[in-house]
Amino acid sequence: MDEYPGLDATLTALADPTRREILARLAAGDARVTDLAAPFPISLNSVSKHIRVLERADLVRRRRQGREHFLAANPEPLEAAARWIGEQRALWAWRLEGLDQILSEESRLGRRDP
Amino acid sequence: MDEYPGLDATLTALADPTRREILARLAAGDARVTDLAAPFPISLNSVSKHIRVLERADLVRRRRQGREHFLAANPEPLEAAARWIGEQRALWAWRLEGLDQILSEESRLGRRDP
DNA sequence: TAGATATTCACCCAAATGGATGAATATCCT
DNA sequence: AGGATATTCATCCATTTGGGTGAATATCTA
Repeated sequence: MDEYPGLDATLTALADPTRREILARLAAGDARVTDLAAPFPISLNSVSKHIRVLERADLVRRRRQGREHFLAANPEPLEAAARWIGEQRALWAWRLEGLDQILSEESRLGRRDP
Repeated sequence: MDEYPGLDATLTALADPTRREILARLAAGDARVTDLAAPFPISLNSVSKHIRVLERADLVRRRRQGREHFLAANPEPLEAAARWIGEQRALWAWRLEGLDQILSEESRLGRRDP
């Protein structure tokens, strides 16, 4: 559980369509707060808040240049999240394929040659 | 964006440590509400609510058997989430490798042979 | 039938969330 | 200096969330 620090913040940040769109937009290149806010029907302030949530999760990094703040996507938390999900999927797949049942069946039967 | 229906519910459900533990527990096999609740310091009712959130995201499925409700993990939403994350990572990696900058640099310079 | 067990339903509550607005701050430009 | 621009800060508000409790419902069992 503590194997994945920050996973909470990461998934919370990703669990909002506006924030996911912001991240997608940043794939096209760094952008200022105003640029990021432009496509959305909500206020600039609200977008500013969303960005702060993304920053808290370290999904975006901020670089100030005069009065402009440039945001850049940081892939690391995304990779951690992908790892956690992959781990779960592997465990579930294992079960679904019935391999563990077969193995425990074998040990239950007490096979002599290991 | 609508390419990933349910992603909101999926990520929201995953963005809670209790719910992630419940999912992890289900990798070991189907379990009843009471079984799932046992390890947690919170009330059975609260766990029941968490399970409902997981159900809403279709991350778990319920099979009633008399008074007992057996929960099972469903990997599909997790796979969709993994796909979205993978897509983002690919886009960002593309940028970080600088390939798009090189390409846009080329077009900015107006190369004659396309 | 009566009691125990498994689960949800109906509320209550404090804290967080996503939105808004208006004012403050900092920087740029003339 | 003074105005425009970029961004955040401070509030406010309605809704959601994660927790709790007590009562209802359904099922099993003695």
